Amino acid sequence: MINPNVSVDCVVFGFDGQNLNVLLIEQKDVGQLRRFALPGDHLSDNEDLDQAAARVLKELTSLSGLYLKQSGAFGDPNRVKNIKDLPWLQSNRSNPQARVITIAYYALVKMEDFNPSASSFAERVFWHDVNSFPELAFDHSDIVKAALDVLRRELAELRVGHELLPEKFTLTQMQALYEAILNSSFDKRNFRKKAMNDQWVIPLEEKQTGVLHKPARLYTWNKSRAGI
Amino acid sequence: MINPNVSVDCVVFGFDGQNLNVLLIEQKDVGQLRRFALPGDHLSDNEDLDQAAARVLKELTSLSGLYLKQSGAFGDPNRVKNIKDLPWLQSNRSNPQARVITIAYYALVKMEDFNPSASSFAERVFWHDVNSFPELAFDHSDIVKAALDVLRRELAELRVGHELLPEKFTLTQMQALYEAILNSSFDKRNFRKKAMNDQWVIPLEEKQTGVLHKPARLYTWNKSRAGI
DNA sequence: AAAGATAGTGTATAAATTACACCAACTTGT
DNA sequence: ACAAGTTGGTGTAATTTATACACTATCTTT
Repeated sequence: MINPNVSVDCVVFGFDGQNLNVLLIEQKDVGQLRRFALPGDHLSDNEDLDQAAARVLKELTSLSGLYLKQSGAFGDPNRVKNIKDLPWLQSNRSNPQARVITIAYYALVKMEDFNPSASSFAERVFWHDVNSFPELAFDHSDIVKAALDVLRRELAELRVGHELLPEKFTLTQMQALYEAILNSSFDKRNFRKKAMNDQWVIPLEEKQTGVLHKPARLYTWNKSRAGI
Repeated sequence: MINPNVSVDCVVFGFDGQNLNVLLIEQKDVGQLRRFALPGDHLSDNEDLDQAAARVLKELTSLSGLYLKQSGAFGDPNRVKNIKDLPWLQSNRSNPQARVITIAYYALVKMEDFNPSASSFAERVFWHDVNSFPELAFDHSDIVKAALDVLRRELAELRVGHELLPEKFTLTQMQALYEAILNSSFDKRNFRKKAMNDQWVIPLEEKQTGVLHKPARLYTWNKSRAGI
């Protein structure tokens, strides 16, 4: 069963080495209006908020395996009352008048690693530069701006990113991840020194296979460290 | 009308110049069980989340005029299913089985400026040391811990705390504030060195008056620092 | 003028961060 | 088997930042 009052929306940030983008959907045509929006939908019973965010994102964009983090709750009584959103609500909601409180989630990914494809009520899924995104349905523009704020603050504290690597990874992969997220570059020796010194990771007795060069040692996150 | 699925809960931190406390209510007796809880209640229609938090806090504790900030949403499907909370739910909710997603808020106040008094379903309101609070109803202990985390992170970035000191203050007062919130203690010389080096504060050509000892120099927050 | 109370200051040591360049180990192609 | 290509992996010196620690100064009250 679907909860009529609570939804989740996902702000997926993608970094392509140059610009920060946000993943948007174009809603399926209802009448003349096609609106852009964040991937989001109502909460189901017996489903945690985090689970709902992951499910909804997958249903609409086929993306999965992202590290989704809560970035805020939005509950303006009029947030789904814009006349421009009415046709879509009428076609897609059993009670188009229902008040909806949404819990926003965000994630950060390397764009090259993910290949979104539209389904459900999404006609199309696309990346758009986060500094100039178009008018969005509901209050989704506010949600993106708020998520961007949160993201920037969390990045400065290195609190995100762990879920973007496989269970076993090389320090080069890890460094690439940190460089992509923080949009800067680090000295290889110093980065490794710090990762080991601060015990962010645990070295394994295992090496990469199937690469065309010297195989790197594999590491795993040290789960006993705070924030992981 | 009351929304059966969404509530707000308020974590009010109080500073008395010495210790950090959290404001709790004791629920009105229903059968044998009296539980402690955060002030919180369901959202009403036509009411924003922020408004709801302010209203609910006022209804239960009579406090108003606080700066309440969102600290997270909690939506575990079983968060109101603890058997210990059933009697209270049965007496106070039209549908005690309903799933409830709660939006948590927190605020920081000077205890001397506010005088809570219980009403509605709160039997009693009281401050409790935040480092040793008792078992709370629902998942309220988690909510307090999460709010404390947020608070501490915000303090480290100088985004909160200014409201707890007068316009002009001594470095000793400032240090007491940091020690209370972070639950630790700092070396006086090192603390001052850092506050000045990092330009958190600006020294004034003014001194304390009316103290029984050497008057301290007064300082003020450096408003040009981020977050202030 | 003495006692009581808090303000205010400096220095030495340890820890963390930064800058920087070369050899090692694997694969593939000849 | 060996050369070429590719990424992995390592140490040290200089600088900056954090920590530990104890005494004198200035005010009030009696």
